[in-house]
Amino acid sequence: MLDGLNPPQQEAVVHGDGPVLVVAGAGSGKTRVLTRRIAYLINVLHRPAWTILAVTFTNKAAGEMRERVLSLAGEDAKEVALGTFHSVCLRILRRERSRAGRPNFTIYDPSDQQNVMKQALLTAQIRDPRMTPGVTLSLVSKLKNELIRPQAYVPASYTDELVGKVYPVYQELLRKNNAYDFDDLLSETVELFKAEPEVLERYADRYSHVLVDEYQDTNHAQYVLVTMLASKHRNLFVVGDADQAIYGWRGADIRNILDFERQFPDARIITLDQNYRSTQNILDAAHAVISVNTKRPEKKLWTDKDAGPLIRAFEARNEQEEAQFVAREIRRLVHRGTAEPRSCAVMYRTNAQSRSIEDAFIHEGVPYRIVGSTRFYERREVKDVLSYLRWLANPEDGVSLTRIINVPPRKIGDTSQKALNDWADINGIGLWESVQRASEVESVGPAARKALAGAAELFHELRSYATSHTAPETLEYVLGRTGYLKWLETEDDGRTRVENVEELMTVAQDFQDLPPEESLRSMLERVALVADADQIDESGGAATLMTMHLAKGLEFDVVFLVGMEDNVFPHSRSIQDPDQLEEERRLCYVGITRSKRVLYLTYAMSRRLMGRTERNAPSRFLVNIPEELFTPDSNKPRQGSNLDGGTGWGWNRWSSDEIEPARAPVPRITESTFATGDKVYHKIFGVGTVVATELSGGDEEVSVAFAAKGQMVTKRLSVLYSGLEHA
DNA sequence: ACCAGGCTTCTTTTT
DNA sequence: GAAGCCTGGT
Repeated sequence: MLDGLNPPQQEAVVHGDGPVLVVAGAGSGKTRVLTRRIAYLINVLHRPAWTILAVTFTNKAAGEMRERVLSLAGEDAKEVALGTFHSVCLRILRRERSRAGRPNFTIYDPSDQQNVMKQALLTAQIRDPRMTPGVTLSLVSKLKNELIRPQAYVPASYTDELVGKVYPVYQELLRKNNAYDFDDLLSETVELFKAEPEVLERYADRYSHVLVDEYQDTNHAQYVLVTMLASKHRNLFVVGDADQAIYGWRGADIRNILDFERQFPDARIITLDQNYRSTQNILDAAHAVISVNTKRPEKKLWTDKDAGPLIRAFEARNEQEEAQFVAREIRRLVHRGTAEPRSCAVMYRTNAQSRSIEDAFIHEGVPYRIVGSTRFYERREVKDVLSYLRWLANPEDGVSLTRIINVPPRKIGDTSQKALNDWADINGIGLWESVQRASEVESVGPAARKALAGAAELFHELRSYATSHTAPETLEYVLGRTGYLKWLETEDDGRTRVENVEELMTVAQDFQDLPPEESLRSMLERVALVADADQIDESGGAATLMTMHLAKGLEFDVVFLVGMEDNVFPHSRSIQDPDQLEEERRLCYVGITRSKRVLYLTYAMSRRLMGRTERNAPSRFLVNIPEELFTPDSNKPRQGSNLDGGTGWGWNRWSSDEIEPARAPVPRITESTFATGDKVYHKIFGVGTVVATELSGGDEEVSVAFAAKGQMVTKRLSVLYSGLEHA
């Protein structure tokens, strides 16, 4: 039962009743402890699986945990309530609202929230340029995470006062649309428990054990929620690492983990400090960075692994050279048999940095995949179609209705829409009702009235179809009956857009076996709660490109941390505030500890940022790592050299022709192997057409037109490196 | 009603 | 350097 676990891990797994905090450093086997503990609760302590609740932050983590628990504890474990905070709350809200006969509501994503907030700012007559919808939303979000309700909010500054004015308006708009935003899923669940203690009682009674992963990233609402759910049996088992708290900007409160002992005086604290992932050199580097932080309980990871290879720092002239270095280095490692592309990861601070990396990987023919940034569910056509479905599930959802009322174009212009909205407000009715009664609205012209009557009829028809059909059937019907698909084909990038819609159909098909009244709702729930991190997929032969935030919880043989420059990482917006700087430092710690063995830290002397070319000093984090951990050929800036903003950082720069020139014996190309008009195949871009080709320096540069990312894109590819083939 | 073109504003990080 | 917003023309 306890085989393969070290003593503190065993202690955590077999702990009896009462609160437990497992302080689990990076790579110390926390998922292992969590899954083994769940199996132990089921198999040894004979707790029924359905009385166990385990909460994670991503669906992917939940899925993996489910899989591992199933293999440890068998079929019974299916009954374990296991999910993200948001999905657990959604389940509770849906169930409780069904009891009250109002099962349907929409979950608004950030772009929907943006629309609602714009309207709220207008209604509240706030025209302060500081209060952009985005800024206001994040302030409101903070309040919700703190469980501060609009009426209980006490403004303490001018900005606060403005927030105090919009917050209730925003909230009222959500209510009118019968919608929740992400934060509401948490805060409304807590609110429900407060308002109806007997409901809480049911859940608290049911869950004999509550386990929480990544506890350092919980916010106040999550803390209260978890405490409530565990209030009856007091078996709260949380796992986390304060050094990996990187979501403070999203409302996570690191004090939840730091103060756990104080909040639960009888808590057992178990520390896992043996690292099973990384070499000693990596751990030393990570420790050198993190130990600068003041607000942390001192702890140090250890390993019985060897020192491992030294860390390589690389200074590039600009971001292109940096990216090229990374791509070539991976190619070199692969060529030498040291690593496979799939065991390599490139991590950056901001998504914008992926671009130059991507370009270089394409040029050098290194297979890659980017996680995040390209969000399927944020594409226009996907949002359009989802808006139809969301509106069908919830006719009060005016945001979705607004989105589709004139898509495809039905000659219902902005003026008419505004008139309908105003009329709805004046009469205290919803947008859908005012659409149906458009003929009563004086300010809507005759042509628009006719168009609206047509739309209303169409939408009625969709509605009656949807009530008796499943999600895929409804989707199909909507696409045909509205003419959306046909219209989409005529739009720019029609082909790829249609493909995206078809992709959505594949998602819908997962729900075809559910009864009609559940099918669509379930699909929309799934769609609402997918996150970038869920898309990470270790299979396949490609290197992974992602932000350091998304990398938390993952591990790779080879890790490149790129953009190691002050103002890039740490980010310029965090550099002044000590607390935010500490969070950046933790992020760096997370990045470093993703590596099992090989670590590269790269920085560029100059880099284009937001259109301008900037020169930044090497990152202070880089400077914190002791010299002796770097390879002799590293471009390592001298200790402390960049902290006072002085000139001359004293790095021992290589001249650019000393950059690793990929010495693998490569055949030279002396005559053209491709001709204009050839159909070619590229493993990333697929099939394309050659538009030009040119020989240069023993290589052939082929320009190929691909249909990529929704448009025809011409890429210059190296025949030598890109693996381009005749199709 | 719709389009094109020029303007601004961004960019952290995301369930 | 892109996407979104506004403006003014058709």
